[in-house]
Amino acid sequence: MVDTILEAAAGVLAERGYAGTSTNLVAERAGVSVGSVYQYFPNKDSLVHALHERHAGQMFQVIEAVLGTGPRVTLRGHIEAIVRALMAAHLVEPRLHRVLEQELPFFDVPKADDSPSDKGILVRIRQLLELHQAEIVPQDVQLTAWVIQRILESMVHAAVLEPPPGFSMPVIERAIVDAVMGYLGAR
Amino acid sequence: MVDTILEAAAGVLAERGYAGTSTNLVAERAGVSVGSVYQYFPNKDSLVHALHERHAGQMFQVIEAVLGTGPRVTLRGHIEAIVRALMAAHLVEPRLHRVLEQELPFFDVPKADDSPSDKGILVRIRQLLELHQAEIVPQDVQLTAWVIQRILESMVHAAVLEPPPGFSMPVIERAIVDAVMGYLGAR
Amino acid sequence: MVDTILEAAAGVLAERGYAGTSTNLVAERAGVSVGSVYQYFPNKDSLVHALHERHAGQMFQVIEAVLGTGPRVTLRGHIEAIVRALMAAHLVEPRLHRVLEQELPFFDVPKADDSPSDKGILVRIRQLLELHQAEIVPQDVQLTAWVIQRILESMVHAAVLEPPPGFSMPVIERAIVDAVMGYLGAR
Amino acid sequence: MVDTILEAAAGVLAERGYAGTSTNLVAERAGVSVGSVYQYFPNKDSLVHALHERHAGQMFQVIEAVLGTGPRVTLRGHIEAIVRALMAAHLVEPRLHRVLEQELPFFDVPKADDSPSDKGILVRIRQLLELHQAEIVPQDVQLTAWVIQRILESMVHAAVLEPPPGFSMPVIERAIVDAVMGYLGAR
DNA sequence: GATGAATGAGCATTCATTCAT
DNA sequence: AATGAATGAATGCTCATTCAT
Repeated sequence: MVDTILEAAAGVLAERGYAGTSTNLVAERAGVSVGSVYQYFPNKDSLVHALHERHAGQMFQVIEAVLGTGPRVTLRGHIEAIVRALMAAHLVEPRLHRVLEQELPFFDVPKADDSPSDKGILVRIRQLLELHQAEIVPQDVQLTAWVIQRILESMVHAAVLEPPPGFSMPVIERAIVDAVMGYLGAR
Repeated sequence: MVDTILEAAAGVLAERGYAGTSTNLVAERAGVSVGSVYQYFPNKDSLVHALHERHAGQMFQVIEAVLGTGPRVTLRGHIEAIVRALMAAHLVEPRLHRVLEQELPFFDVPKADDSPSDKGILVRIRQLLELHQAEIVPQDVQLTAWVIQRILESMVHAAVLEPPPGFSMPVIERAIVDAVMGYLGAR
Repeated sequence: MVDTILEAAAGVLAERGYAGTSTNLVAERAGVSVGSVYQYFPNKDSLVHALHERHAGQMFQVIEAVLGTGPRVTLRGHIEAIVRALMAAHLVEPRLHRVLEQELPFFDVPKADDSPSDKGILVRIRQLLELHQAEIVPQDVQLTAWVIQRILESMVHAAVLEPPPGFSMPVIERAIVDAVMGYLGAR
Repeated sequence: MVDTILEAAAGVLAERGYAGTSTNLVAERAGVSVGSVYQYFPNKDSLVHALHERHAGQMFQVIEAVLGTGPRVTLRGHIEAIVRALMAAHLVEPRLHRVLEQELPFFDVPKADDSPSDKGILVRIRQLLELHQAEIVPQDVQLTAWVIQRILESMVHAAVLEPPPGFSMPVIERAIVDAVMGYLGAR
């Protein structure tokens, strides 16, 4: 039931935007009654929030998966894989992601568990940077990770939602990787 | 009159966010009647769009002014000046900018195409790149300008609205310049 | 417009009680739109409150009129006139009064003006008692007025809404007067 | 079970008023499911009516107890005992009584006819009056009992819920007794 | 009997927009 | 042009009630 509602909400949100999404519409789309929506979500915003959490979790797992692939030795290889994975994930339902991510950045930590694997994307990037600290120019890992996070987020979104006309995705992808690597001074 | 209304709208928008802004409230704040608002703006969204346009225009002028300063020889010098000017411009009314840049696209279903001012900025950046083409690595000026515009926009906004804790503005500013220059391979 | 709405509200309230009264219904009954109701009354309760004020004002005027009649010399004569007037006023729209008065007592002071004539019913009763202090047994005018207020209010309501079976109004009226006079020890 | 539910309903009603009381809340407070509430009470109103009935029953028993005490010879002694007992009973849970006696009829469109307990009280008062018929002035016992019941009810409620400022309970109690005795002409 | 998830009619309230003055 | 009272569709949300388990 929760899933049915979330799926319906995702659809309505993608099609009509936040303002155009009403709880009654979501319920109708889900084939349940409004009351059932409110049984599981205290208000409209919590619905969107849940969708958001779900997406943030997915993005986190995408990055986890990429970084866990093991012997992908070079830094550039890692960055390439991350960018490719993020792009792929965002191309699935771009409309929904636009709505979702323009409210809150997708880098939000999904949960604050104690499990060491749940520290969020920012931590993962920092770990990656520390692993390759010898190869990169900026010395403050904290600040550098913040910058990279911004670059990745804004460019992946822009690439999916309003790509510069006349360039193929692989070319754009490469430009994003270049931007990150250029900043790291590790071209 | 148009200006009075826009000013009022800017105030209300900054104070109460998009959802909290009503045409009646704007009219009251402007000291005119709702009818007068509708005399000049066909609907609520056109009001907000006008504000957005105004902001984009201001940013364009800021860049124009910087690039027109003449004998600022180095590329890094230009970039530094642009970043500094953008930061300064955004620090003036951060609350309004937050609404304009974070909330507006969220509530505004049909994604407004790039405004003329945005296009203008893109052109200016391209011109700057062409002027210094010898010093930079990426060869496609069009794509490079697009990337740089993304980086500038997202990082300036992030710096103003949610700066990484523990870093001073000059440090952050420098990081943004480094990111751009790094991408250009012209560190 | 305000009056149209109040009239409609009075009708709906009398027919369906407080819980059964909806702002939309009132608007429909008044032949205006809900929006217009909210133009003049900030919320549902304020509607009921306004009706209440109106009624309290009417009751106050009824009493004013009676006591101002001048040379009605005896205390009993005054009390009789008051009871008769209150009964008459309540027999007009008993259903509405029931709803109105079971929420707040009808003795509420209508307004707290500076005008000496606007001190409320309680004050009027006290004045009457002071005028005839020689004839009555209870000595504390304040407390006595409070008791009489209670007796009048509860018995007039009861007489109109659930009269004891088998007794005519004049008989009941007389019983109320007897109760008041008996308490005053001035039978 | 029925009692658990009624107890929970009394608590919720006292704390949150009629409008703030929902069957789900009562069920939760009682530690049972809504379904179980509906097993014993066909609807929300029947719950509140049951509570009302219970209260009326308690008042009846209070009066029974007082009048059954036997050799309390004088009429005034009986009235005093009744008033004192009623006051004591109402001081126990004034908030619940306020809801039951002020809010309930306001929300409850069809005026419930006098409950059997109310009738019982009326009968008891009549018996008392008949016992002392020689001492009292009003001759119609039926009407006189009705008047006294009104006076007792309204004044005890008023004394508990909105006592006149500056008077102690014993003084107020005495005033109530005086009112009843005065009406009976047996001061 | 007991449960509680599901229902959905209904409600108070908002606000962009219109149009007679 | 300017006004602002009037509009009414639409929204988020509640809660008494049902019924399959």
